[in-house]
Amino acid sequence: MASLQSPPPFPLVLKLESITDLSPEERQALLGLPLRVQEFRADQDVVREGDRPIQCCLILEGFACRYKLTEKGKRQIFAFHTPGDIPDLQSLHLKTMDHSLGTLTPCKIAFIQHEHLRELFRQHPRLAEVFWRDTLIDAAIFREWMLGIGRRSARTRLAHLLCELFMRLKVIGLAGSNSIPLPLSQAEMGDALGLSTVHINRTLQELRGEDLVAWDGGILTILNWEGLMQAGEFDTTYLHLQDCAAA
Amino acid sequence: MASLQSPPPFPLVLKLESITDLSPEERQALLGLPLRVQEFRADQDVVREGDRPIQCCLILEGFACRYKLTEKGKRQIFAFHTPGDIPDLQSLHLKTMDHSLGTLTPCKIAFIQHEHLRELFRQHPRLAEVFWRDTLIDAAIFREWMLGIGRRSARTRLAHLLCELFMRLKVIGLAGSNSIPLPLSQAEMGDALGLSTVHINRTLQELRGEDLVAWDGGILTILNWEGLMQAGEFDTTYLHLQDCAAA
DNA sequence: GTATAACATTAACCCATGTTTATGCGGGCC
DNA sequence: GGCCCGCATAAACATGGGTTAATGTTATAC
Repeated sequence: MASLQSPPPFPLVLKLESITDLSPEERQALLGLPLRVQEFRADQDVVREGDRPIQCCLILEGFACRYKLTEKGKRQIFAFHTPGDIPDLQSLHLKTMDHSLGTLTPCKIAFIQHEHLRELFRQHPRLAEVFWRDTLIDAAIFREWMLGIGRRSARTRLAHLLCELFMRLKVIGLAGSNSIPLPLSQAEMGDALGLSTVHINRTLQELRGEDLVAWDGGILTILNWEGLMQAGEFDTTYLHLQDCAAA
Repeated sequence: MASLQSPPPFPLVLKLESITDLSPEERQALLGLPLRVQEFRADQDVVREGDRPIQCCLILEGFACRYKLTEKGKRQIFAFHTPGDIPDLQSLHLKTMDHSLGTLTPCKIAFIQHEHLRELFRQHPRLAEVFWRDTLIDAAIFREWMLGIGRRSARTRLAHLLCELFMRLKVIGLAGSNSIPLPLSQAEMGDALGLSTVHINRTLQELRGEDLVAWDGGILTILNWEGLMQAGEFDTTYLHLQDCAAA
């Protein structure tokens, strides 16, 4: 059944191996998880604030985001998610969703019953730690975004976001040597960075004007990685790539 | 030994019971954790960005915060922590600290070796879930702050913070019926909300002028809870009090 | 080949919040 | 009792980024 496993390098395994090592048995157990796959169009909610899910979402293809709306209808995006991510893993331990998960592009999403994950963790306690670790890295990314939104200029924030997306996509094999797919509108980048669409436009032009990046047809090309990192005050520590605490 | 356990209601137990139920055995196991207690003055770093801790910090008394500095020296506070919190629990699974933990007031802090926590989790796997859950609630609070900093006005943000602190302190027994200790300077509130000291002052006066709160001698008094919640667009869902997912 | 929709781009104007600098005020300390 | 020191308060001024609204651009649809 094609739907039980997407293209050969199963994205979940790829993703987890970017933050830890997996034993062959653990890898097998992950590949054996029962999945129900579903396709979504762009801009659809997959899980909504207030829901009480009994399953988690694994992204197989496409870009998604977690977000929440203000009473006045303003949106803040908390995180971008890519293949291999389980954006609502927290629903395993927090009954009620306090935010929503929506697609940004068309997506292929696999649903995994909570009970199957619980069983997986009983069989492989170390995998529970790996997933815990993954949610902790999520939180580290939230903090870094908070620092940006609260204390950095629009220019620095945007450069930082582009650096982060490049690193994260590279690690899961979705980046070229110096380019990545960036299928986001300027409005969506604004909602992630706490800026208006117009100001994203101004700022993006600034970065392009300095030949740090090019952006065309949904492809972002890094023209000057050193310069971009500097503009974004970017330091990868917070992504905790392979930086496991010894058990 | 007085240092093995602080005033009768051990704050860690109190805190965990605010977000889940504990069995008598679990409670016993927590009380039996070997602690090394240390006193800190105000404004001291307890753990610093870049450290690779082999122990976690449990706050017994006082207020602390997690924060990080910009290259330009601006500070963003990510979270306030109170007795019963283990602010750097993540160090159990993330080797390198990506931010710092510092005291805001004089604090009594207990250190717990990572290995003791790992042993505790082996004996009581459900406690591992409870602590995981706690770090997930932390992340939920980060998201709510992000929404505020990115998309809400200064007035709404400040009101929201005061609501949050009231709820959190109430739940661990540190609140009066309508007042809490608020031993923070306006500069510290600004660093938490992404605002300048001066603007915190203006905004706080606004809230006081509307008779929503009073603030004197480090004590915050809520004069109009309904009004304050409304001003802060405050909804407790994100604190996930006792909102466990069934196992 | 024209209509439509979704975005990107521009420009003009405005305001919430930042910055700077002084002043006030209460508490600890010699 | 006088001197700091750390904070709160205040006023004047500066600005980054928001808002609004018009105009381009591109792609798909009929």
